[in-house]
Amino acid sequence: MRIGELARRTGISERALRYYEEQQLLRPERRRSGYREYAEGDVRTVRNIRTLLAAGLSTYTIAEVLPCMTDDGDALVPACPELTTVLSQDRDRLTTAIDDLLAARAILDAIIAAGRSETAQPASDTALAAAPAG
Amino acid sequence: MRIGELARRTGISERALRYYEEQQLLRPERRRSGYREYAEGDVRTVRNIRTLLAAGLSTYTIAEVLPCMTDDGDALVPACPELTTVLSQDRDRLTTAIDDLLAARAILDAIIAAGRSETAQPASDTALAAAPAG
DNA sequence: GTAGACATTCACGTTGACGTGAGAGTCCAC
DNA sequence: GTGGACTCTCACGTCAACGTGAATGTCTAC
Repeated sequence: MRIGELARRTGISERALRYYEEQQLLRPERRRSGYREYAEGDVRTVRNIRTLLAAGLSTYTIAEVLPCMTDDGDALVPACPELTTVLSQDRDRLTTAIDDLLAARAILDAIIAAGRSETAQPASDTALAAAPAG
Repeated sequence: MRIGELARRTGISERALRYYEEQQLLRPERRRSGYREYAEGDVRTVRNIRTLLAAGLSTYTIAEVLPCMTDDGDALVPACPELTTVLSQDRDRLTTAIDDLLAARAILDAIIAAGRSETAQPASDTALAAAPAG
């Protein structure tokens, strides 16, 4: 199929599909006219790409892990054992990012709480004292 | 003091300090030579800026709320009542971002778990079925 | 044979908080 | 008076996943 149909069937813009090819995530055939010719399986591949993007992986990492993924119809499963290492590293990155945001929210909460207690009574020591190093 | 000293005392790059001025977070005096002249209080102001940046606020928001913040020596306290609204909105943004990352990590966990169960026994239905809409 | 949908390749724009020179002027101790 | 540290203002680069034209070529139905 051509790019327009793949875009419609996946809900992904043509621009994004070309970008995925540029990032080596898709490798469609080419007609003599230069038009891209996608296989049926690319519909599922695009969905898997979206799943991995939603999982916070970069296109670079996805290009690395996609060839080692098995898609058994309704689930995405890593086929190569060393893949788990890469995925775990990304999981750690996510955890760090989550912790950073939680810390940020705690800072905001402290400031907001200090503001509320300020309107009730003069001064308090419940507010924020020190910011993180980062 | 000049920018170099403020940079050393705060641990913030000169470039960042100039950027803060550009974003209206700092308003140092100017010598005839054009050199910036910072006040003692700017050391604390810079720390407060870093605190708010660490709390996930944009420089635009910080410029908005900074004049309404009281720094009672070891805590940052909102002085204007309407400030709490702005801060709460940013808190909500943070919560959304956190939820997104948690969902992303859950996806990764499902994929990793599927890979582990794959090495143990043939097929399973514990893996990931559908990706989020986003 | 032609209108118009569909496709192609550039290539810059977006977002935010700075990094990183380039080229030039200023300050101060010796 | 001079050399080296310090500072100034541009102004482009960074990172990521695309959005958005612009100018042009291809396919297909009538």
